[in-house]
Amino acid sequence: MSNEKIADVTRTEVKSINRIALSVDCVIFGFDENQLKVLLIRSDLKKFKEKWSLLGDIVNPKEELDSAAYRILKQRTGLDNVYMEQVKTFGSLNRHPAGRVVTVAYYSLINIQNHKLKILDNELHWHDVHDIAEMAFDHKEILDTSFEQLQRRVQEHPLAFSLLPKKFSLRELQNVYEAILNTKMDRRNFRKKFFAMDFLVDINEMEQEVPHRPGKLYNFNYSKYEKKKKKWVGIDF
Amino acid sequence: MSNEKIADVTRTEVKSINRIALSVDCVIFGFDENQLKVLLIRSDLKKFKEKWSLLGDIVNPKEELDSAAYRILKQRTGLDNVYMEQVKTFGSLNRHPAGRVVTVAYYSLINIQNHKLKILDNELHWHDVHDIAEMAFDHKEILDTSFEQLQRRVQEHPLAFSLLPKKFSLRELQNVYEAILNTKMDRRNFRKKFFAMDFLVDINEMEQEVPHRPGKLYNFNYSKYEKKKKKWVGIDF
DNA sequence: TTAGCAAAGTGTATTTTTTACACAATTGCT
DNA sequence: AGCAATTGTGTAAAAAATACACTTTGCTAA
Repeated sequence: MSNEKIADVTRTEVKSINRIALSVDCVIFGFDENQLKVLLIRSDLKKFKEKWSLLGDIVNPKEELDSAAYRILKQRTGLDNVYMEQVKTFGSLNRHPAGRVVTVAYYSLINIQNHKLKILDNELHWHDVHDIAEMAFDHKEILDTSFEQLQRRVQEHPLAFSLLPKKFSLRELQNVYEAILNTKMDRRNFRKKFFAMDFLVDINEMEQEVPHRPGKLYNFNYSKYEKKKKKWVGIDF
Repeated sequence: MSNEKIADVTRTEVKSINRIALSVDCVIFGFDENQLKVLLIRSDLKKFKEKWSLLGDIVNPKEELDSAAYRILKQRTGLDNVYMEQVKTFGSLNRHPAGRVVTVAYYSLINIQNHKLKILDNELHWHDVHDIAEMAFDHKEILDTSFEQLQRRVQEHPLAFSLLPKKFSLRELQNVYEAILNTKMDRRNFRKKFFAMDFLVDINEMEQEVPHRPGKLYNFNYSKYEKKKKKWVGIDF
C-alpha cells in the first residue's frame, strides 16, 4: 500500500473495512491537599473490575478530536474553559478487550475547588498521582506519559495557574510546582524568580483563616504574559 | 455517551458505524548541503495537483501504529533502524477530501547519504524545510508541528547524530544544530560543551578531500549516553 | 494580655554556567 | 612559496543559579 491508496478513494470513501474505532481518554489533573491528583472512574468492565480507568469515550465520526475531549470533560466535571492538551495516541492491537480501539490521550488541568461544587458522579474519585499502582486497559501507561508531559511543559509554560484559584498565595504556587516536579524548592529563590518575571499581580488581599501570618494573594496576568512570552524563565529549580 | 459505552461492548465490538479511517503520515527529515530537508511526494489527488504531501498511508486494522509508520518509511526510503517519534494526531473533520480520515503524524531522522543510494521513487523529492509554502491536505500544519517538536527535542536529546553519518566532524555536527535551530553558534563554546559531555569518541581519522585543513572525525557513543543520560547538557546556545 | 507557634517576607555572597572573543596551525591549491 | 580556508585552542567577564538566617505578622491558647 502507498499513499496513492488514499488518493484513489477521493471521490468514494475510505473502505469501510479499513476503519477503526477511535476514542479519546482524558487525564484530568487537579491539585488538592498539596498533592497532584487525577480524576478516575471505577471501571465497570468485568475484566477490569476493581481497577480504575481514565475518563474516555468513543469519538463520533462527525466530531472533532478536541471537541470529544472537551465533551467528556464537561460531562464529568461540569467545567468549561479548561486547559487541555493532546498528549499522544495509543494504538496497541490488544489494548482494549472490545477489539481494536485506538485512543487519543489528552490531559487537562482544573481547579479542583471549582469541581468540588459539582460532583456529578459518585463513581468518580480523585487519586494521588503517585499512589496509583494498577489501572484498567493501558491507562497506567497513558497516565504516566501524560504526567511526564505535564512535568516537562510546566517548566516552560504557565500551566500551574490552571490548577489554582484565580487568587493564590506564593506558597500555594510553590506547592504546585513542588507537587508536579516532586522536588523541594528554596522559598526565597522561588519568589525572586517569579517576581523577576513580573507576571504576578499583587491584588492587595491576604489569605483568610490561616492559623499563622497570612500571605499576600496574587493573580497571574495572562495578557501580559502573552505579550512578552520571551520573558518566561524556565522553572527548573 | 459515557465511557460505559465502551464497557457495554466488551463482548461484542465497537459498533462499526462508529469506526473511522486512520492513517499515519511521516515527516522524514534529512540533512544535506547544510540544510534541514524533508522528503515529500507529489500529490496525485486532482484537488491537490502540483502540491506536495507527506508520505502516508491508511493504517491496517491489524497493524500497530508504529509499525505502519515504519512500513511507510521502509517502503519509501529502503531504510531500517531509523529514529522515529510520534508527534501528534490530526483529526479535523474536513482535513481529507475522501471523508473523515484521522492521521497520526510521526517524524523521523535519516542520514540522507544512506538514502541517496536507494532512491526508489522519482516522485519523491527532498525539500528545504524553510522553503515550503503550500502543501496538500493539512500537511503544512503537520510539518510545522513536527519541526517545532524536533526543535524542542534536539535540545534535550542526542537526535542530531541520526542525521549524520557514523563518522562526522564537529563542524558538521554544529551545522546540524544551526540548521535545526536556525541560529549561529560560537565554535569554541560548541566544542567545549560537547567535549564536556564526553559522549564523542575521537576515532583518529580526519576528513578527506576538503580544500582546507581537515577536521577530526568522531563517533557518538550511544551506550555511554544511555548509562549517564543525566549528563546531557541542554544545547541551547 | 501575653507568650509561643507557624509561616511570611526579605538580601547577599558564592558557585556555576554562559557568553564573548583572537591567533596560531594545517592542508590544498596555484 | 605563498595564499585561502578552516581547524583547534583558553581565558576573562557577565549572567544565572544556589545556599543560607533572621525578623515580622497574625493566630491561638494559656
